[in-house]
Amino acid sequence: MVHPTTMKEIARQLGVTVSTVSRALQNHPSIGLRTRERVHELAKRLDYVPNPTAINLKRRRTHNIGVVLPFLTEQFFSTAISAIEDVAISKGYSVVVMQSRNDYERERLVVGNLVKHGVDGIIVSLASETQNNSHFLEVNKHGIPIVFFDRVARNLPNSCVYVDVTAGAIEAVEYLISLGLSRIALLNGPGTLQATDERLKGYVTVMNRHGIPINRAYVRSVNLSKEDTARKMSELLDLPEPPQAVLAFNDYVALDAMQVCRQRGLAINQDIYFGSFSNLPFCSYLEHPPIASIEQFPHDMGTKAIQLLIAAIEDPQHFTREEVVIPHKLIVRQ
Amino acid sequence: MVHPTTMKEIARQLGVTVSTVSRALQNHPSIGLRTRERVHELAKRLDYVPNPTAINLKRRRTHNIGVVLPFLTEQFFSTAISAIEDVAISKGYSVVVMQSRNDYERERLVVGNLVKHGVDGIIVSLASETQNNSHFLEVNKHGIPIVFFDRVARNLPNSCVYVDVTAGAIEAVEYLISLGLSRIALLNGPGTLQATDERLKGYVTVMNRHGIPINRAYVRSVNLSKEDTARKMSELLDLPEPPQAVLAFNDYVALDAMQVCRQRGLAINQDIYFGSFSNLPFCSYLEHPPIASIEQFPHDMGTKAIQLLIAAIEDPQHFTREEVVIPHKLIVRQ
DNA sequence: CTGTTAGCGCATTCAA
DNA sequence: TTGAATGCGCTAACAG
Repeated sequence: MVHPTTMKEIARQLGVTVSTVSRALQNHPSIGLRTRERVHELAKRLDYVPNPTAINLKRRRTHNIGVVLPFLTEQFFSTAISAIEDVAISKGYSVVVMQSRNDYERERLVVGNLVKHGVDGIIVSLASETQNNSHFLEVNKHGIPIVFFDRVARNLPNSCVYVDVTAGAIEAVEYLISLGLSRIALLNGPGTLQATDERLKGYVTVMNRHGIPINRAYVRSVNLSKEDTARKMSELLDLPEPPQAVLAFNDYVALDAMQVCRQRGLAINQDIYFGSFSNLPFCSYLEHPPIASIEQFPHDMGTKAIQLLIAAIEDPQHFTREEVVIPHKLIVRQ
Repeated sequence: MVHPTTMKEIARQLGVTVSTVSRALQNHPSIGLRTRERVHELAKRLDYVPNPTAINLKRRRTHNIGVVLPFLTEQFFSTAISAIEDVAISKGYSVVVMQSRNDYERERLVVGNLVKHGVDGIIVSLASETQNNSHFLEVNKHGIPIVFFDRVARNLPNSCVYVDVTAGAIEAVEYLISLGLSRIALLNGPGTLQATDERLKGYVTVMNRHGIPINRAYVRSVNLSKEDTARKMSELLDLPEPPQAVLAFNDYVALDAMQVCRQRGLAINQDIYFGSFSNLPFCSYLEHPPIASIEQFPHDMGTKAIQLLIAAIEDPQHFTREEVVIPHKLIVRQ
């Protein structure tokens, strides 16, 4: 089928106008029953499918929404997208995904692609290397709504959805301390992420609260790669007084760090304890998982993000910026 | 910006025609240097972005490709999508994702959405419950190319990309036997999937080859849910002569089954061994992973699938059906 | 109840 | 070198 059936073709074969066909197809009340039936019948026989592009052109809407996030392969993000896709479908939208790979330049590129591509709105979880928001300002200038989730840019005039990471960090560290541990390290994320600051803040809060002096050698940043995590964890273990526990930026960092510990003969949840963020499902398959993890409910975050976005798309006049804080939860294992 | 800048607006402000603007923007040689510069300058000043919908309407192409697969949250699939997205971007396409959740009706629905939405082509990994291909025939009728990957429908006239699962099963079972194990069970997938038959065929081949009689109680199907897997694994363990090893449909099935074993006090890779398919990255974090897993290279499958699809989109005349078999690899752990 | 007309934003053929 | 005219496929206001 080189040329798909169009309304014009149906109109020709039926000897009526295109507008008649158009109205018949939409079951417009002003069309004669007889005509309507003939049109529908022929349309079915010719496998007529309305050309979405033409409709979009008229409606000035594509019903496409773009999602930009670091990695599709991280279950945290794929869970969020899964939720987003679910809501999107139920509301008649499609989801276009693009990964930034935590690379600032690539994030710029794909965000640009999305506007060139004509999405009605964009959901973003920032690349860890992004330190400049000009590409989002650009999108705003075009009147395309954005909603940030998890890795948000709170200084932009767009809505965002996130969890209170500081509170989460506080709970996690409190829990580690309640186990009688005091030499607690922080394997934090890159300084470009707000979430990194927030974890640090929670960590410091609890340490101060308990009068535990902060050992600066215990606080390290990783770029979220396996290699960097392994290096930083090794450095921690090489300290004259290695930590008894580590609060990791997320489960991936925790897992990579735990692997280093095991290679050095340390028993997890015995010689050394881990706290982390995300509570990824596959941790439930581990015999020695991080003992505490902050569940961040990516499914809820994704759901809320797309609800906000669709609201912004469908009623741009009345929509105002929102900051939604999704409740987190400390999960204790074993 | 309620009304984005259009060529018409630029033309008006410059006192030229839309056609001039159009040509100037494309750097058409027949446009005076002076005019071209003025157009470009004003376009930039007004933040002109060409309306992709209008261009699509003219070009009769959307540069959107749809991907339908069971679950975005399974790393096997997210890895494939990740590869697909990568190639897509580099070729100027965008990826629209939809998950079938292994549900036949939902698969029908989203495939229909994709054609209504106007994608140029579709990549599919079948839902496990799909037993009828009429929705794909429908797509074919509209001249939209499809490429299947991993969970393929080889009886359809579309290209497909997969690994030789039978060969993989043969290698895995051979390996288990080489460990001195002979009571080997098969925790297979749903009967609707070709991949299920293929695993069975490999299993039977090796058992016959070694003269090991096939215990029909050892061969079970699961619907890929955690609960069903747990139930079937329990049944295996309840047999008067429980298996010494299990070949699982994939790593998820293996993990769920292994959990049941552990709960019963069995030591993995000691009291009972597991072979599986996928070799998911997070298995490397397990202290007792499946001892053998068939790596299926989802990244390669995705890459090949989209290459075939783009070829079919861009040269529909010369394109012919292809079946691509991606090499697999037996990964032995520990 | 149906046809006519116009237009969405852009590319392109044909004139000038 | 530029403009005028046409059409991609569809919707909708207006007219009859």
